[in-house]
Amino acid sequence: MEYRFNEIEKKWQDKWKANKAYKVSNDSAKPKYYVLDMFPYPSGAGLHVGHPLGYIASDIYSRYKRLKGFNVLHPMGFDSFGLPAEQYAIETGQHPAETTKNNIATFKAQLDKIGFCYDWDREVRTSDPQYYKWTQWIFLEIFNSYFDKKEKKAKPITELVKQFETEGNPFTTHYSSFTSEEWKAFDHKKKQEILMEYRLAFSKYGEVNWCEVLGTVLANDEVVNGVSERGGYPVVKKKMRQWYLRITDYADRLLEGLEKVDFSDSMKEMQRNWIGKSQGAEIDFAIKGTDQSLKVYTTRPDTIFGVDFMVVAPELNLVQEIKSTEQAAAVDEYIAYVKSRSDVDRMAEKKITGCFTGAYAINPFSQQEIPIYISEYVLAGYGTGAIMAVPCGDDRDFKFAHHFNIPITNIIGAYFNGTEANATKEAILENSGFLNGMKMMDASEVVLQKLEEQGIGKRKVNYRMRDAGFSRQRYWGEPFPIIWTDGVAIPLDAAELPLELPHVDKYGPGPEGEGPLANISDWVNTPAGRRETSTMPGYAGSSWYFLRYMDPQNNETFCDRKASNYWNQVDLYIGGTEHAVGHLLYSRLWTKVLFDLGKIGFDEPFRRLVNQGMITGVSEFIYRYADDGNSDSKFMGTQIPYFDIDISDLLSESITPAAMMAKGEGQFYFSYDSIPMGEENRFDPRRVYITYVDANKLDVERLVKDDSKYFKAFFVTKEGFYFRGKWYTKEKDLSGKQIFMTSSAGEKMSKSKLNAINPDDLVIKYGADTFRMYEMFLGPVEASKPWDTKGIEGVHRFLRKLWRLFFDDIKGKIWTDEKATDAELKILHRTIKKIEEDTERFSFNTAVSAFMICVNDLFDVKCHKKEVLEKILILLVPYAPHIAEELWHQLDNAGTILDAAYPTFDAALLVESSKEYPVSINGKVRANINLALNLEQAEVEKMILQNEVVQKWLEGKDPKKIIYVKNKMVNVVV
RNA sequence: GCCCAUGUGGCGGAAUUGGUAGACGCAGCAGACUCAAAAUCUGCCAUUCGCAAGGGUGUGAAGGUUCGAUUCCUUUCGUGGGCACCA
Repeated sequence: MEYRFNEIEKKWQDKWKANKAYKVSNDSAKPKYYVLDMFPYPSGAGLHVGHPLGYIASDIYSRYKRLKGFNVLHPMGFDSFGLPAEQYAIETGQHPAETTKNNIATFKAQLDKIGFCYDWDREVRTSDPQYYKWTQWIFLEIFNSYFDKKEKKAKPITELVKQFETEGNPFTTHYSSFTSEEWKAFDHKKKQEILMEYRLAFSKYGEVNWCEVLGTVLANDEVVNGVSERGGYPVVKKKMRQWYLRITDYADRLLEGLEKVDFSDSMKEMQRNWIGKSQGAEIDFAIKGTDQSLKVYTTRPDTIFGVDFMVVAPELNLVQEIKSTEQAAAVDEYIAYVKSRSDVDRMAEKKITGCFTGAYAINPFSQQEIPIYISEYVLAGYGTGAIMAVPCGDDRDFKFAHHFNIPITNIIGAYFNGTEANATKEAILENSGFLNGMKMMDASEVVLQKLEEQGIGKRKVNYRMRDAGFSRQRYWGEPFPIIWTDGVAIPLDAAELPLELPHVDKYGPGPEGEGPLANISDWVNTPAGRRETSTMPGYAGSSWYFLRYMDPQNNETFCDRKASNYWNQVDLYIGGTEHAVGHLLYSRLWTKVLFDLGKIGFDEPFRRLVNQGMITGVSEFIYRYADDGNSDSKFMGTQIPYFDIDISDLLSESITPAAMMAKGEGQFYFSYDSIPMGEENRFDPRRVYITYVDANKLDVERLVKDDSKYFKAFFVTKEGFYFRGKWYTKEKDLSGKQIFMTSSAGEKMSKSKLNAINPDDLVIKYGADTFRMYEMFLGPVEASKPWDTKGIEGVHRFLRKLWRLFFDDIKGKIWTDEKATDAELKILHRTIKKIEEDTERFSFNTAVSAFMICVNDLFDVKCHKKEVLEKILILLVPYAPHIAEELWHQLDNAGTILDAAYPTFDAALLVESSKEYPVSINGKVRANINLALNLEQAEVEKMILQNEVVQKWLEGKDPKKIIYVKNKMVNVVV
């Protein structure tokens, strides 16, 4: 009986589906365990082998936990709102709802073939109105909340209104203070304007990242190096009314929360960097000749005597007030220059620019006059938008001082060499008035106290993180449940949700940068006012999806409190690092808000996060001869470029290279090994679909047959060339077939790079079980590694070998009911121990290897006993569920193996009485000696010294010392 | 520039707490079975000296701690990722 994996896998997948084997109940006596994958965006490209890596890991762990007696929630869904579907709609006219539906169907079919244990009844799709109803609902909850700075938590905005009515404004942080009487006297619009300053989801005019090509604004983390993350289009700053989430209020809680979760250090570090907390001081410098002052932010108050100039962001209004008449023209000119520069320009060339304002600040301690400059290197949006420049300690300040010939005060003595700034905190201060002789680290505190005493400065914590932009001028996203009336945002009533996306025929932008929804006038204009035409960004739906899985069909609430109390936090979350500062931060924020408002009982969504590494692909390149056809035309005759063949008598005149190139038709592709040295830059590397390449050998015939764009191409090898179905050699022989070489390079796997490997093909060829195990066998889940399809044979051989423990091709059934020997039990229990340990610590690659060792060992002892084999099968369920279930039934077992009792490891079976000790002389292993494990030092020494090899190395001398580590080794020091 | 990872055979990787470096697999080589192929099985497989026995070297590099270092420390180089005029 053969291992017919295709039949077996189909059979069990159907049975499991029919029996609802993966149905998960919210009501169970078992302990719960929640395993979550980052749900995919269903792109049109389908899955490649890189995607399922994390899904397989989580599936293994889920199935393992289930065997161990847990009620395991392991759901899957789709993050189905987003830009690509809309871009595709613009290009093809297909409605995003349609393409999304089709793409999801493809994804589900691909996933199901790999045999995941998802409860599809819990599937969520963020673009489903029954889902985004609750996204909108949560948005309204956030909109109707404010952050109480004293209690550091979100509260309903109604409580703030109550406070305003009774006490007036208790804070001055967001808005100027007022009394309760004043509040009551404000009209509705004024009140709403004030409340908008406090809402956790709020709207304001702000500078946003505007991407003209995409026709939308982008969040900070969606902009990379001044261009859009998706598509790489230029991004400029633009003032627009936008929605934001007040994530900055949660900066501290988001930082503190990191202490409570099990994320990798690098992941935590990325989030900390993004939040960018810094401790420092705000200091007021009087401005000479005015009653104004200049407020700067610094993290180094200890350097205050080293301040040689001030720099203010050009955008600040203060600049206009303080500029001197002589400098006014220069200042305005500079500001105009700064405005003309985009972010991309700024990043591309970081040159030192700036302009003196003509104004001076006064150092409060030394009374020295300090010139005030403006420069684009100071950002308006961070701190106070102004800095005190200390050129001896800050690199940028030093370069600026150097460029403008500003004299530098050295306060750090020998630490400053005059040619480079030194940001040390160790130096003993000089030229620093009352700080002289003090260590910099200690001086900060002294300065801070003095500043506070004199009322000219205070301690201040700053964050690099900005409030998160929450609106997009797009169609394919959640509509905001907001109607604008007389400039006031009126939320829809919860009963009116979901506010469904209206159908549109065109996806072009609306007037004045608005989204496509602005074009549908009968949707936009309602009796109550004008609807908000932006939609929510991609991260809205994904910020809370893990809650919906707990209670996916509930029409009464986003997630029943009983369900969220039962399932609680996600115990294990698996996904890529690319969401470090986007999705993960936003879902942590939403969870905290929902917790503060009492909607759920925990304030961190993910207890443990594992980042799967990226599987890189291997791209194959062929080289196109890139002649511009102009001056250097020595190759334009009847010869192939760089090649000594006159082909005029091989091919007819009408298809000579010259004729073809003149018509812009013929292309020359060169085999990698035939590219002339030193001429590489005349060749244009082109990716070629990897299925045409085997070990750098290109199957030219198939490529040309399949892809018409190569039909008129010449493929030049060292010996000759291929053209229109025939090989030609230098000797004008038409028979010889030649080798066309590609070159290869590893890079990210993707369909567009033509290096994607489709899991479907592998599942058909080797089966899902082989595929799952091989993905794990590649290496540690968290490491990035290259894909190499060849290795899959090894894993497949292992499964076939396992099968042959049960069945022989000729004899058929060979498993028996005989009692297992001690040696066999030893193999079994060693494996139980190893698999359990490895699975627990996510070391799936070594677990696969342990299975191989086990099967090899069982083969060596010819063990075909059910007693041993059925236990192995249970261990194998998480990794290769189909073959495990099939063989389980072949062993005449009843019921499904998915819920079998996990074997327990019996340590007694592995106890040894003696061990082969490696004996080393001076740390180098020279011999192996079998010793009883219960020996003491003295006995061991005696036995070691009798050993021939040891005696030889001792050369008659006495050993200095003998180190004996029980159960490890013996080391003789000579 | 700053921060975080990481570096082991031809390749993917193993060595969990400082204790026999290279498990397991791929590729390769030699052989068995076969008319042949596939499948399967056996052996070899870091490097170097040696017929062999046996020895030298070896975990990016250089030092250090230790009886003993892939593992800990210092310096340095390479690769990958994150942040980046954030004062």
